[in-house]
Order: sequence, then structure tokens, then C-alpha cells
Amino acid sequence: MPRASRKDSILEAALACFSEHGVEATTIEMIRDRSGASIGSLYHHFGNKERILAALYVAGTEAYHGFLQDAWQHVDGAQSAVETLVGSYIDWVGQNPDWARFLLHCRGRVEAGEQGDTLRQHNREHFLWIERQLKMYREQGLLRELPRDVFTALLIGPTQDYMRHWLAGRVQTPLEQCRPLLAQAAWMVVKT
Amino acid sequence: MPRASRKDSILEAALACFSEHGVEATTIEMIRDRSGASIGSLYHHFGNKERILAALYVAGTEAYHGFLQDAWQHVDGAQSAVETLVGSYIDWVGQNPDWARFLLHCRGRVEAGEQGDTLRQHNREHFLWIERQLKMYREQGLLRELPRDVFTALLIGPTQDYMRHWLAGRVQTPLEQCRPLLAQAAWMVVKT
DNA sequence: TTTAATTCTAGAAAAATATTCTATTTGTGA
DNA sequence: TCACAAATAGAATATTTTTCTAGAATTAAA
Repeated sequence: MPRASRKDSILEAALACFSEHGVEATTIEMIRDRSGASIGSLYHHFGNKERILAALYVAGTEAYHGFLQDAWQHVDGAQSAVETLVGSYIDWVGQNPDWARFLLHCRGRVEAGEQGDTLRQHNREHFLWIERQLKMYREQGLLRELPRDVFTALLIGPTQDYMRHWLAGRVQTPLEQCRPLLAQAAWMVVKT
Repeated sequence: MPRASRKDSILEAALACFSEHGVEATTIEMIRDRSGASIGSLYHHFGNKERILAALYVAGTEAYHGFLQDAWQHVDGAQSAVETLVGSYIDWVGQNPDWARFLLHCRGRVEAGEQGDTLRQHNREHFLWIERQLKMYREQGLLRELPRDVFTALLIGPTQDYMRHWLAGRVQTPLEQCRPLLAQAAWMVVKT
């Protein structure tokens, strides 16, 4: 296996800087110092600061999507599917707080930027993947008939909200305790 | 009534620029041009760019809190309270999309900045106000006993999630149609 | 293995942006 | 009217981002 490419080491350094100082406060120079790359190298690989953000964003969402799809192996039934959607989100954010903070913080910014379309395409595909997974349960009448966007909001909204507060250090209830509550509530509100 | 002060006109111009070009892309110069103020005046009133954001953020949250407290006049019973929390959020965001986009986009940034404590204090007070309003219903046993942070996430999480997507133009279901669905779901998941 | 082409790296130079500073003007109370 | 503070202006400075030119490393073809 090839060791981390220069490109990757720049991304890694960028995430570390963002976590440490916040996205707005980190300068190209800080990323240069931390990664050991030169300005020229940095701009060769990414072109500008915004595209560093975008690349990092895509890498993060892909990591999360992969995590979810791995967890999906053990899904067995509609309730288990809902529980996995909620639980995987909690687990991944819990295990990767720096990534998660970055993704939550920069979503709007990256979507508004030039890579917005790419990103939206990515997300749409992930969404469709979930749709395919739930199709069967829907056809069996196990899930409420709701506009798709409302369904999604009901299912994952509370969890996203909770984890956003957790990342900001605004909540005390330990994750292990919330997990079943949130999973159960999601199921309650989404089942027929 | 005094007409808009220079300070206010700067804030107004800033919000307009942010809505039009995004927060990251607007420069001090753009705000200067749009507001008609000079650089000196701008820095006299706010000190730096970050503090313009913070002031705008505080103004926005205050507007929303006021809106909610007005709507609270008509609350009558626990279900009505839940419905008002959800409905007011939808209404305010629907009527003030620029404000809402800005608030959602910048929360993390402002909280991480020097005004973070002030802001957190503000939010805590608002949160406590809601707590006081719900206390009675809680004592009557009408609301589920849950860790407070989980309760909040269940109540408002789906709505916040939905409105975030609405602001980004990612959903089609009209707000009038979602409103009762979200309110009803919130009540379902939060009532005893 | 040499050559040519391409990719990558480097850092100085330029451009864009944010902030400070000094001077003037405006308003306000004694 | 005078003294003083608050507000405004824009030039000067500092910081940060981006571009540009040149050289080093790598790859592929001959």
C-alpha cells in the first residue's frame, strides 16, 4: 500500500487545522506548515481554498456512507432498518467528531460553491440507495405513507439535531442512553 | 420613530450581501458599497467582520424569539403548545428565508467566535422560557418523561431538518401540507 | 537506457482583502 | 460659543489568497 500521498496529507492537515482553529480561522499558510507541502503544491492539487473544503467534504460523506452500508449487513426487518439508520449516524458521529463537525459546519458553504452540483449528486445517490433498501418494507405496508421528504425528516431529524448539540458540547445525556430512545422514537413515528 | 441608523443600515446591507453572494464571498467592500457607509464608519461601529456576523446573528435570533412569544398568546393546552413550537418555526422560516438561511449557516461560526458566550446565554434564556411554558403540562403528566435534551430533539428536530432542506430548495412538498404532518408527529412522539 | 512529456514542488511576486490610523465633521451638553 | 465625544472618511498598512515562473521528480515511449 502506498503511503499517504501529498494530496491526502494536505487534506489531513486541513481537517486538523479546521478542528483546532475553526474553518474561518485557518489560513492556507497554516495548512502548508502542517502538511509540509509548499504553496505551489497546494495550489497545484486543489486550485484554491474552497476546493480543499469541497474535497474534504466529499471524503467525509463517503466515509460516512461506507460506514452506513457496512452496518446495513445486519439489517433484518423494517424496525431494524430504522434502528440502523439512526444508530449508525450516532455511532459514526460519536467516533468521528472532527469529521462530523466539519461536515455539519460546511455543508451550506460547499453546496453553495462550485462543487455544489457534484455534492448534490452524491447525496441524491445515497438517498436513492436508502430508498431502495426501504422499498420492500414500504411495499409490505410496514412504513407510513408520507411525502418522502417529510418521512426522512421524521426519521433522522431528531438524531441529527441531537448530535449537532452533542458535538457542540451542549448536551449531557450519554450517547448510549440516547441511542435507544432516538431509535425507538424514530420507529414509533415512522411505522404504520 | 428614528429612521434606520447607520449601524442598522450596515447590518441590513450585510444580510443582503450574504443572501446574494454567500457569507464567505461577501467582502467588507461590498458591504461598504451597499450600505453607503465608509470603511471607517464600518469599523467604528463593529470593529471587525466577525462582529458584524455576531450582531446580525443576535438580531435574527431575537426576531425569531419575539415571533414565537407573540404566537404563544394563543396557546391553549399541551398539544396546542407543541403545535405552536413547530408551527411558529415553520412560519418564521417561511416568511424570513434570508434571515433563516443566515442563522442556520452561521450558528457554529458565531458560537465559536468571541461572542459565543453571549449567544449561548441568549439561547439558554430562550430555552428556559420554553421550559417555563411547558412546566405546567409536564406536571399534569401530559408530556413524556425524557432527558430534556432528547425531548427537545424529538420535538423540533424533524421540523428543523425539514426547513433546512426547504431553504436549500431540496424539497417540493408545500409548507402548508407539511405543517400539520410535522406538528402531529411532534405531538405523537412527545405526548404521554 | 535515453529522451520527451507530464506531473509535482518550490517560493517569489502580484492581487485581493481586512484592518488600522489619522484627520475631519457632526452633534450635544455646559 | 466652547469643549468634548461620537461618527465619518479614506489613505496607509497588514494579512491572506492566488498567480506565475522555474526547476525537480516521475512516467512512458523509443
